Amino acid sequence: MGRPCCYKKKLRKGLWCPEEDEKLINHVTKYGHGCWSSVPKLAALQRCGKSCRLRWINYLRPDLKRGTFSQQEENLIIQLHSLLGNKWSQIASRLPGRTDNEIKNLWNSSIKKKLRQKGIDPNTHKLLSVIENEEKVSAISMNIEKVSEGSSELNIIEDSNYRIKSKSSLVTMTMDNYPSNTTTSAAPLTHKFFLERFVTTHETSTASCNKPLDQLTSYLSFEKLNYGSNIGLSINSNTNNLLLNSKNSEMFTHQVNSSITNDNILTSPIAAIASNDSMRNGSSTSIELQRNSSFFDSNAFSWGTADYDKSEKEVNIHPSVPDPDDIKWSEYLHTQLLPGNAITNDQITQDLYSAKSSIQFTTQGSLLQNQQQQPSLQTANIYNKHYQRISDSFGQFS
DNA sequence: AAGATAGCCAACCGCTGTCGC
DNA sequence: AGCGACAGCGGTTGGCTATCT
Repeated sequence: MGRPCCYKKKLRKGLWCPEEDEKLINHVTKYGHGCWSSVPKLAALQRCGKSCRLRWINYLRPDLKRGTFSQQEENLIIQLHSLLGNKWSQIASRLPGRTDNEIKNLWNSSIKKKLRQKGIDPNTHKLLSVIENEEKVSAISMNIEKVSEGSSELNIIEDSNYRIKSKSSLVTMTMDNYPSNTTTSAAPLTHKFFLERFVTTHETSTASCNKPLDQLTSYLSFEKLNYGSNIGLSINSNTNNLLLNSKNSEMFTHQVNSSITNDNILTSPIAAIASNDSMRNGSSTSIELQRNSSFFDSNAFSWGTADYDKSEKEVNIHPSVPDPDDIKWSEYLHTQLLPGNAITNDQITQDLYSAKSSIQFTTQGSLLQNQQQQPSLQTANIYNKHYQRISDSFGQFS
């Protein structure tokens, strides 16, 4: 570890005085900084090179934009943080004239607080209520697992083709495409297991899924966050069934046939949600996934891994959204998010986190808006949401 | 008016990655 | 391959200021 460099030569620490600033500015503007470790000597400063570098980058650089952050900048920071996490330097690189330190300070001192006030967890960008739901679902899933372990109805047989069946035929899971590196010997017929299968199927990325349950809950919170709908997970305490709820009186409401029976194969809850765009009528949706339904028999469930094919893309919940694999993330950011490019800061002001938005989404991913909207903005908004969903699901982009 | 508290922000610290020798 | 120097990054700290009691 060693002592900090400033101790080596009785170097100054703390705030910079104007004379020091002037020396540093004069030196760097004349000669450039070159090797920072040599700057203090050349500029006659009693500071370490690291300190000089920091002072220059964060305060003295001529291209810095001083002053308070605009609302547009704050919104952009929130968007970028939801995609990149605490990658302050990467966020700063997309806000010309702003430093990572400045953005970090703003985030910790102001934005975090604002998000919490709006009921949004600043770390995950999920609604706090959704997080509570997740915890409930997780707790109940664990209980169900315990129950399942002791149930004769759910006596599991596993064959060499990863085909798992229950002896009672009440639950049948076809797992032919189950990833070979996935442990199946203890695959529980639980809600969690269902969620894993469900989410893996509906991710269009071929990336491996380490936290499928998180992905579903992330997706749901994403839906809730971005579309303003109240999609959430809950548990029917009478039946121990998992409920996917979508309830929104304002703009994004789905109604599906919720009468799931043993004879009624539901291909996918979200596909079902997405398939019915004619029902934006303010009613609520509740999809109940019954443990004894033949839900898992559907061919719509195949694993979104290496054998992922085009047919699965067709059940993409955002059919009109380009496949993220077709778009480079960095290109997207630069063409759509950078100020002065296709999407201006003003456009970005469409505040994801505001209580109301003028944009309405149909369940097929197209936009309905009260006012006319330019195609580029429509596309960008869809992209934003799509990428945010992916980012939420996979943690970060590589 | 004075002390306590909270918020903000510049700067520091420690770690990691890269590069050259 | 190993080492040291350096740059860069993110987390944390400390001091200043504003507000509250």
